[in-house]
Amino acid sequence: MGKRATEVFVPTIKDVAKTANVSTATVSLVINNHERISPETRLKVNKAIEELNYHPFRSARGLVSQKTGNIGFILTEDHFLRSEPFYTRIFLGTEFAARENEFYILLTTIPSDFKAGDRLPRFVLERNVDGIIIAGKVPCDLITALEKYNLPLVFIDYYPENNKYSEVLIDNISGGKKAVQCLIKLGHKDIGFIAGDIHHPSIKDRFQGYKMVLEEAGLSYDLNYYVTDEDNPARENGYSAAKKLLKKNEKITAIFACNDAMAIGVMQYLKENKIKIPDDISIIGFDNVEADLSLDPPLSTISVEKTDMGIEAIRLMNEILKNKVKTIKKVLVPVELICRKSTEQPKN
Amino acid sequence: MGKRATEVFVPTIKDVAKTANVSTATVSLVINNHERISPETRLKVNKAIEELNYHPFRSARGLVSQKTGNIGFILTEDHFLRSEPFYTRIFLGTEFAARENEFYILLTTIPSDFKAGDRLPRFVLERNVDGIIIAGKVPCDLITALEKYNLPLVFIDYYPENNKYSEVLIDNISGGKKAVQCLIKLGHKDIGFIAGDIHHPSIKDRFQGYKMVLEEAGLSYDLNYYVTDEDNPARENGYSAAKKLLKKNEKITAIFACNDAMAIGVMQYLKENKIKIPDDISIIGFDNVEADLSLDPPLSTISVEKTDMGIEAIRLMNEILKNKVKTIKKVLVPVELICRKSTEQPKN
DNA sequence: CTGAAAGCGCTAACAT
DNA sequence: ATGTTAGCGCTTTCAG
Repeated sequence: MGKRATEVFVPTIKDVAKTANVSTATVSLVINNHERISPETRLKVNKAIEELNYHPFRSARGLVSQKTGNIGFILTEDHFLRSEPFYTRIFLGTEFAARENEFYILLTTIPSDFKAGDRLPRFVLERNVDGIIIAGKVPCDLITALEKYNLPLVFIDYYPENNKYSEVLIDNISGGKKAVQCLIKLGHKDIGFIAGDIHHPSIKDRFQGYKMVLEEAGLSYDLNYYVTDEDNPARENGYSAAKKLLKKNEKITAIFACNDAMAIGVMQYLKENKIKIPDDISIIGFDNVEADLSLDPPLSTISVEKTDMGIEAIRLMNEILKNKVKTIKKVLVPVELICRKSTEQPKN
Repeated sequence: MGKRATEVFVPTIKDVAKTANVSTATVSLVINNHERISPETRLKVNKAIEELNYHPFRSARGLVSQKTGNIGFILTEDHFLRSEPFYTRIFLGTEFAARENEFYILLTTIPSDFKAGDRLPRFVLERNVDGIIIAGKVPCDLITALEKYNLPLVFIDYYPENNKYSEVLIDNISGGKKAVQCLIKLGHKDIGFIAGDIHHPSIKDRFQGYKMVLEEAGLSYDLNYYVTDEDNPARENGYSAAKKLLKKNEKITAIFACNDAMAIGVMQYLKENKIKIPDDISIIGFDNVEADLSLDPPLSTISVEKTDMGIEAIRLMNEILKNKVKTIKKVLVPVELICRKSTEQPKN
């Protein structure tokens, strides 16, 4: 029977059964929308549920059905602590979509250098999630370790080599192309590219888009046009990459930075060296993170709907969980060119 | 017995008991660190646990102990969607501290205009949390509705009238004082104040700090020195508040905005009207949100450690949950003056 | 179409 | 100090 834990009456399935004059089994069937329940009983039971304001206990359900109603969300510590709200936004997207699908998201971080043998997130050990969403680049040791638990995995903005999982990815190639096309349209002929962590699939693809468009346009993009040896796509790396690039190539009139953080670093370098943006050099980034709005000049960039990525991931996870079919899907989230003030025609 | 759900062997307490040659009760006692267990058995059991890589199922534990190991985190939709990562940061703080305390955070939003009778977050209905953290201003109907479930509540950056709950608050009065003291020290005598939502306790306190310092310094702060009738502490309101303030008072050489968002709005207004910052008018904000770094000039402000607030909230919640003592505590998180380029001596 | 009953994995009296 | 046992609230065969 429901109990008066302290003050509040919390009805259980038994109370509903009694009120509706049926067995608990019947109530359960109604709750779970089973066929083979007569409309009348269904009505009767639902009325009782309503009346008592009954809601099944998660843990009781979980225990017997081996479904927790939770989805894990894994992020590396690095990404978690990043000041730009990139992954945070994605997380909020999952949160948002999860509510519609009656899930809860359990967020956790792992060490950025997770190694085989390291302790896995508690929610996998305790079997407290039905599936896991992994956002951003993670060590493959993590993935290997997770595989043992055969929980469905969905990746966002990253994917492991093997082609075994559903993924939500930015349309990076298309983004790279749009960025460079925009610069070419403005009349630029010497367009540089700057990247950190060039082995990251997303960055590689942006570079790919860059090369494709230049090739098509018959413009050069040899070694003197790009700097891709920075470790991280962070501001300070953007700064030093800009320095390297401009040291080796004076002709450059526009720079495509692989993300906004690096673009901001580039801007800083240019300002310090009295190079005017966009008069002397145009610059375009990628990601459209919030800070861009307060930059001077406002940064042109390629925009991605971060929350949409999270929503798509939940959608995929939901399909996997509901259909029990492990159909592997890749979702490409579209990108959009945002022209602000950092890109202009070349002045000389 | 543990099962081979699909491939993986998932040990249960029975498996551990068998391996260690004890009863499940004993295993349970060991897990829960009960006294009255001989060192030998403890060792034996722990060895078996290690060996089998056993972890108790959350839901099984939850069902019997009526503890879920989850803490709910409630935010209004408005706050959830705000572009500045203010509440997000607080959330990350709770997330961070929760891990240390073996909790999971379930984040959810409620309509900003939640009314009595509206559907409560699912985690309270399903009894899926042991306590709730509420961040930012929420409708009191929500609080009233939650009270029926008598779950421990902890408030962050807001509190209801009655003095019934533990709270984590910014030291707003001290922040307001520091901001104004800094301006006075620079030589300002005509210092304006701008606020939105002046009935919010935090804003009120910042205003309070402003008045206290001016009073002490023997400077005036009559009606011509402040604008507090804006609804929201947002950029556009900062803009229009600045307009109002400068219309009615031409002497002002410095403005204290109740938060950074409004300060940014003020800056925008000043720029558009060719009023130089800080030469003509100094400006200082409150919050130290990320965007400040890219502002021109960089905004002086009062900084609050957002993550610390989240951490403190979990600490309070943990105390309540572990000690079962409902000792009401208020934690004041300290603030720090950050002088950047938007504050300077008055030039005339 | 509905009910009886077993049991999910764990905890907590109560025995021993 | 440890074991026995009865449930926690729910789902799910299996009978009827």
